[in-house]
Amino acid sequence: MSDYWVVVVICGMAGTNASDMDLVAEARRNWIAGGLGEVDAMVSATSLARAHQIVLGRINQALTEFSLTFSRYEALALLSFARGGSMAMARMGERLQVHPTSVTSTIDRLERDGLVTRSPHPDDRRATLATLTPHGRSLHGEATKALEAIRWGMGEIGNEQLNNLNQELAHVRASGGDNVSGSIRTDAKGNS
Amino acid sequence: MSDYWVVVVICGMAGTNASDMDLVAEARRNWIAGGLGEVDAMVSATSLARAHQIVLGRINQALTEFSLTFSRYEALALLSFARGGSMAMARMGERLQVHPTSVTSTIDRLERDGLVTRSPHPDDRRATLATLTPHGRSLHGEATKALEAIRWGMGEIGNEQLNNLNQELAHVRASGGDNVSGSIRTDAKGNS
DNA sequence: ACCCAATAGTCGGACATCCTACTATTCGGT
DNA sequence: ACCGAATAGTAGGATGTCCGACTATTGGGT
Repeated sequence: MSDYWVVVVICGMAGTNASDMDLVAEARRNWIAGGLGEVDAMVSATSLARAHQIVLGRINQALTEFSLTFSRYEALALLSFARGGSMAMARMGERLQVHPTSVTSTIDRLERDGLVTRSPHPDDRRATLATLTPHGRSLHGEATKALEAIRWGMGEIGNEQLNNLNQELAHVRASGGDNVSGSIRTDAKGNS
Repeated sequence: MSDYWVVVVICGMAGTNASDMDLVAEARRNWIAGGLGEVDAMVSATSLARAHQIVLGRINQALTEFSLTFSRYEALALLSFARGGSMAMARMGERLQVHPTSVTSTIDRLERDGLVTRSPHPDDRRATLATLTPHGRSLHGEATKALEAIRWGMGEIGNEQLNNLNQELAHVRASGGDNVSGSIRTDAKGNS
């Protein structure tokens, strides 16, 4: 496994601009040079963070046109799939996997922009229902088209390869306790 | 459109707690039901965000013991590999791929905690050098051990599988303009 | 030599996220 | 029927990230 990387070391980084080098491979190099362990895991975490940064950056870029962020878009999307376009805030937090205070903050901004309204829950006076406004629903539709147009920030990666990526990420999610029963490929070919 | 929901309910989501279902697969289901496109890309972006959240969450958890965050840890690691343990802030921003103001913010906190010191650059009076203190260097060493102990948040995933993941993530990074020449496997077996 | 563009760092503002603490409400067990 | 535990939402505070604007310095072209 490890000899795949030797070539790069020989190539030398001296005088190379940061924007011109493989920063993740550079991290791997430094790690090995420092005699540190768990290099593959370190590279995975680094790569994951960088890939996330790239994809989220492109998504948020595409959403600025609608004065939205990915967080707020996700909330709109969730509501758009809910019956009546409304859902209790606590349930939104569960689905979006964020802290209750993050839901408060997100709904605050969506409400400020007229995309969502708060109303008391009819059956539980502790709870608050967030409901999509007509404007919120139409904006979600337009934003969705924009995200499809940029393929959700996944660049020119083909669907076949995206499925491979999803499989690998499902293992990570599974290791974190997520239920991935609906995401793991069960055919014999499973590439990992 | 709306009658598609009947199917979903029948599929067995009714009464199911959010923490018990595959949220990414659920998103895929909703997307297909809504007749939307680029489903694979959407699932990839969603999975990537979730995996990132899980891994970063574990990493930051392991670092709380040292009063560090992953951002600050990354800055310490970068400095620990630099000659003399010091580097101009602008170069740190390039390597860490963050905005210059984020470097200012990170160094502010590291300096406040006595892990780093600021000093004027000897050759360029515009620039500021961030230099690791002895305490900063030793704390970085301890934090690194802690991160290795939790395998950088990658759970029990084997190295073979981590390499597969890295390959897939390298494609994403490449699509974002990153140089991944040091990360792409060049042997015939290339799994994607 | 001088002026203007590029570069380095910081400040203020906007967001997203988490945590702790607090109030209001609901629900289960005695 | 009542009391304590659990739940829903919010307020305040810390951190990280970005952007635009601003100051200081450097460097290239005329």
